[in-house]
Amino acid sequence: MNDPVRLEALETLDAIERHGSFAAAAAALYRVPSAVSYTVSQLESDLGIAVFDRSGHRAVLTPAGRLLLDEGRRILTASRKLGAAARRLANHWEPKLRITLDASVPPATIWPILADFTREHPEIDVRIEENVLAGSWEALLEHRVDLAIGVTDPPAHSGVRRARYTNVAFVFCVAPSHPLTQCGRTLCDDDIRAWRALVVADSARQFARRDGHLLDGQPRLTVASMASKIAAIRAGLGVGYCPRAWVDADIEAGRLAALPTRGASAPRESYLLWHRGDIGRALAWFLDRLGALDQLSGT
Amino acid sequence: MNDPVRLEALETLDAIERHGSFAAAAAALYRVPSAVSYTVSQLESDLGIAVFDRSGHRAVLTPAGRLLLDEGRRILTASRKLGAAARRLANHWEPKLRITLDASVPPATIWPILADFTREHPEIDVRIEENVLAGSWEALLEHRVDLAIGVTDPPAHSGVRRARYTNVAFVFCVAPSHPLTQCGRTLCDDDIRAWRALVVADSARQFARRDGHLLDGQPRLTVASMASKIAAIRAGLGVGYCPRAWVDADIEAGRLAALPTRGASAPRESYLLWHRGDIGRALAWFLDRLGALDQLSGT
DNA sequence: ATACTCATTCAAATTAATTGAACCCCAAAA
DNA sequence: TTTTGGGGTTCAATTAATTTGAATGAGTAT
Repeated sequence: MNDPVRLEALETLDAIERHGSFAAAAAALYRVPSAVSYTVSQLESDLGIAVFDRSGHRAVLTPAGRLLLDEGRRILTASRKLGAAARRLANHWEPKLRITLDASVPPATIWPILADFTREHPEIDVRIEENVLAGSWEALLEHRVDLAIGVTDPPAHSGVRRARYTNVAFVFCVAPSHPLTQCGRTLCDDDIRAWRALVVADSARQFARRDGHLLDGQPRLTVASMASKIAAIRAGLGVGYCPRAWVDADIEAGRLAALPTRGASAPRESYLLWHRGDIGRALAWFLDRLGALDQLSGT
Repeated sequence: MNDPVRLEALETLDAIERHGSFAAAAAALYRVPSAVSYTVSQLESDLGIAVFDRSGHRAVLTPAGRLLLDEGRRILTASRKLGAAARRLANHWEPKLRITLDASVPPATIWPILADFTREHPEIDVRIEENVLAGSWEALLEHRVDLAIGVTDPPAHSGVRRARYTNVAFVFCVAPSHPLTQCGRTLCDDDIRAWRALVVADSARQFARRDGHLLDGQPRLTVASMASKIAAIRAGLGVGYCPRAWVDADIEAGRLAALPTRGASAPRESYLLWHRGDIGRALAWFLDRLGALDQLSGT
């Protein structure tokens, strides 16, 4: 392909448009007017086209010149940002950080942390995705994310480091108007089996999918996210175990009823997971705020 | 902001990665190895970071260097494309052409023309949108498109040029199973009024919306496109006038029935519309293929 | 050990950018 | 009409930047 347009020429074009004349642009660039003339006519001979129409008193951009200016400004800012991003990366600040939240983590719990981070580091892109069960683990192993938050029962893997995040208690939820609320005693499996179970689909693509709390022979309604599951239970479409942190407010407000069950499991530990090896400062920042670094120093 | 990364440096980085070593890159760039060394170390001192790790035998990219290379390649191709696009624009070839099809034009009618154009000019972006009634006119006046195809009854406007495109005949269509097919005589307004009229919503945002063939007091079903209208008539949801070119195949195949009506209007002329003033070659190409240029030379 | 490739350094040569003075053009002011 | 002044260009001279070539050291196959 042909030679790329020179950035010096694009900067000169930008200065001319911004300051209104070759002379003013020269002053702004700490150059002499003839230097600006030289740069522009060099651009024109490189491209073999007219960038300015000099027929009138003042030079005015041709349509092609306008295109060069408009698109050139994008290229200029990209080039400047690239330099800055490379400098930050050399200082171990990643240009972007990808995080997955397991379904056990209500997204709102990390919003304050996220707000702090974006305030301190507005130039670092943060991407949050939500995954279910093996989906988080798979996203990490396939390097689609740099940090997984709230994974329960992660397999051991030599390339993955972990730190305790929190305990996830599951409570059995039904709609307040549901017949089970009239039962009046601790529910056994047979009580529950009669009602449709809401389950969140495992978002793993490749790996063996894992099932959550499931009772055999129970009819299912599978949804894509914990938020949908809870909404469906509230609407009376079924019943199911939900992480306490997701449903506390709904139970408090009477929009959901929590019932005691015999099969309720003990709270499960959930983990932060990230790749062993060089840890960027953005990842370290999050690990610190999420309480992981304290554990590591002690281990 | 800081200085942009130099394109010469990005080209050198690209050549080094592509050919595997400083020496090979130098050969590919028709330079001497020390010149490559010079360019790289200048980039490093500009940014104040290490782009290559020289601890081993061969220089290897640092993470920051990899970022510069990957993003830099995008910038390089953008800069090359910009130069080429400016050259084409100077030769009156627009970088992109935006066309609106009025609902009276079956999109398939211009596919062969579009195929020819994209084959001849793969580098020119073509964007097709579809509009209804005043929507096409509005899109042209607001400079959201460069060419409007198939507009019926365009208002006079000094800034807009026009050429005859085709005649649009409207035929009254119903589903083959519809009771009106049993009528056996030319339908009058009263026959039609009893059935739901399918109408395509005018896509104009600002301008006064225009109604198509409408009989007062008739129940309506308004859809967003001519394709939806015909599908709905086929499904027996209602009745309505449709451009002949849209429904010929359906009538032939027995999926639609065309009935004679007393209120049927004469074929209406439809037009090509574009802005007066400089006409790019891409626009001229389409005007030529659509038969507009012959008319202009004669006028 | 030997030969070879890779990359760097530095002074010299070459090439490119910048300056300053002279000049023309046009528009507004005198 | 004649100034006046800003805008832009040209060109030779100067300055800055890039490129070269030769010398050097470091690592790797043979």
